[in-house]
Amino acid sequence: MVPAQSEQHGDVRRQVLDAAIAIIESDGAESLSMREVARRAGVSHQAPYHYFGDRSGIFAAISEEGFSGLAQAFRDVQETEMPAAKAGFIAYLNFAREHIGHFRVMFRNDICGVLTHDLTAIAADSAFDELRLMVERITGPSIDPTDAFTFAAMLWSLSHGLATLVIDGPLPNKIPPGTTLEAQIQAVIDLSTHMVALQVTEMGRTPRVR
Amino acid sequence: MVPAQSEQHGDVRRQVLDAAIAIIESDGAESLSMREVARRAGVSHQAPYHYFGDRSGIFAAISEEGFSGLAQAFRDVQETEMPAAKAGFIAYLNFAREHIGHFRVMFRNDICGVLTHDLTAIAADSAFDELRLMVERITGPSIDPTDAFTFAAMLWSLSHGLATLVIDGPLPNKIPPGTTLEAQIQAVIDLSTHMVALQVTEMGRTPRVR
DNA sequence: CGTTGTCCTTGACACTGTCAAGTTGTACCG
DNA sequence: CGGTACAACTTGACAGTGTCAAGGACAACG
Repeated sequence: MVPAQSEQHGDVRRQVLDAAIAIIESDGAESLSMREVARRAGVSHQAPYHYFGDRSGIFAAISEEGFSGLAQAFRDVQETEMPAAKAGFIAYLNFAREHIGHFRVMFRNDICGVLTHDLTAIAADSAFDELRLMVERITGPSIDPTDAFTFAAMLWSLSHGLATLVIDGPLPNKIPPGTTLEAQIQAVIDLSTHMVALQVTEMGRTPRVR
Repeated sequence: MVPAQSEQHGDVRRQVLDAAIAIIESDGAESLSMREVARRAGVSHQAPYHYFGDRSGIFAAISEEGFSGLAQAFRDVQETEMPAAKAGFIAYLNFAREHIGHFRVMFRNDICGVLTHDLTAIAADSAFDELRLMVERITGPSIDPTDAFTFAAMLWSLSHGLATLVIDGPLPNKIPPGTTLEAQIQAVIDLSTHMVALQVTEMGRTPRVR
């Protein structure tokens, strides 16, 4: 081991990664250039290749970090007073807004390849496992596994759609007069939480969905 | 007018656009190159610029076409036997899957700029108007406009999230054994439709949400 | 001392988006 | 009929890009 160097070592990798995330945050993944990243990190134009292999490698690393962070965010809201569904929606949206750079990349199979980068796939799996646990907290643990998956996919779609439309989509432009984006986001989350609650209540009455 | 030439005229623009859509469909928006588009359309590398100004212009044109198509898709399912919500979910998902090239671009403010390209913004508005009409069909026309917006945003998030996760996201990789992607998609749509129905029923009992 | 490995650098290449300027053909005006 | 204006391109050039190839510095290890 090289204790004195290892800080330096991690430093370059970190700086490259942070520079990349900053660029994606401000200009989108599209306009990320390896050379600009290197320039901002103060290294030669090939240094990033040493750590990430190629352009998709840097996206994969950001994606991996993103999924780990999302999994952690899910874990962090476990012990809230709120209904579990609501806490989940809020956690998802907050994560997306606070880590736009990560969020813009993590779900883009086309550029980062969950299929091709193993570490990214593992991180994605762990985030999904946390989501599954959240579903159990919402519906109770006795739910049929296939139904649980359906439920998780529904929650995921709802959260993900909202976050995507808010961050990069046209939703903010469509806010009607007399209300604000934040108020509307809250309203959508409340409505969604309420719908989930109605569904769970009904599932309690008639044990199996459909 | 130039009837004989006008076909030729539209031809180049169309071919350029179609080549671009094909590339986005197979390789993602990231790897669309103006020169490759030109090559496939059999014209010089500057011809696309004549029609679209710059790279973002071609994305904007695809986006515009996409939103028009989506609005039309909403209109087309108006007279179905299905519940309006279900018809909407299916229409959205089908549109996304059948027009992946368009779909990958339309919601990416970062690369096509709904904010900067007027025709795209108009097309996006018309699609959103159709969604609003759909909400009225689901909840009844007496709904408060702000609540209607909230409801529309919720439906949009759900549809959009599902479509995004299915097309470019990690959802297909997470399908549990013993079931298929298609079956799960159907299950998510059914669950969502059912939740919406529960919500509408409750809104009928107590006229105002919250 | 020589080898091996990590962590980088410099150099080169084909390719990219885009600006500038030129060419061709058709449309319309006098 | 001549001229001019304009659309629909083309050819050429330039800086910037991703990535391959080769090498250098420097610690670790035998």
